[in-house]
Amino acid sequence: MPVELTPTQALGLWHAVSLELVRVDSRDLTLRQVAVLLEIYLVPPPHTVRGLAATLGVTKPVITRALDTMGALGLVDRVRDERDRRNVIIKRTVEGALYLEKLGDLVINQGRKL
Amino acid sequence: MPVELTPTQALGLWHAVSLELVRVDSRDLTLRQVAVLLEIYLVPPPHTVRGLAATLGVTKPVITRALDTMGALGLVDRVRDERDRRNVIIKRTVEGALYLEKLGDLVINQGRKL
DNA sequence: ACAAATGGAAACGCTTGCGTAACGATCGGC
DNA sequence: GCCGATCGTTACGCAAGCGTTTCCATTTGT
Repeated sequence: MPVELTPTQALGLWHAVSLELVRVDSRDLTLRQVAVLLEIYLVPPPHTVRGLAATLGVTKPVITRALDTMGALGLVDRVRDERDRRNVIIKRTVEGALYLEKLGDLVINQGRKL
Repeated sequence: MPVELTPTQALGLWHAVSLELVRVDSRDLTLRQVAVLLEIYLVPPPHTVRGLAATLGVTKPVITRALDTMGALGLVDRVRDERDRRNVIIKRTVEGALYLEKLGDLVINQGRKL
């Protein structure tokens, strides 16, 4: 079910949502952090540091740091994998789901205003 | 002409575009910088530091720094206002327009894939 | 003409993210 | 049972952004 956008609509949407995020959200997540968060919540688990790093095309410490920051904000959680204790499984949280729900609403509402 | 999106589409779109930006764009602009850039290119001029600061709800030095960074990247330009030499008028550049054109294409293409 | 107000930049110390390179813990092959 | 490979984290020095405050140039009001 594709979404057809004109160039003006596409940029207008990105503009409006970015603006609202800057104005409203004091958490001030980086683009990378947002990408990690969305990957975790929209793609079926399990998620590992290594997997996320490969998906985003970044190094592992970048993911570790993103998880540190977002973990402190309560947006994600980390659990050791008991089947292979080298792995860390990244878990979703209620607060993280709530954050993305708000982001979704923001995109939807700004889309309507175009 | 509104754009109607389901929650899944809205988040999926944001996810896909963020992911591509992280993977492709080495410039790594912050959310604030992107918001400034879009404001400059989508809203009719003239744009001033003070005006942008008010629109984004941030302090003036934040805008000055964003313009420093994006100016070094060639995405925007600054010119003193000759009618009131206290003001600085922010100008668009070819490179900046190109950057946003690519961003627009990215949003459009990811929208089609939903 | 001169004092107050305005616009933008610079200075300051601080926080946060970066890339690279190491490091401990754990697993797998032999 | 080891030795090499793998996973995530930590350490390090560095670059960039932050908020606050100060500063300079310019304009406005009287």
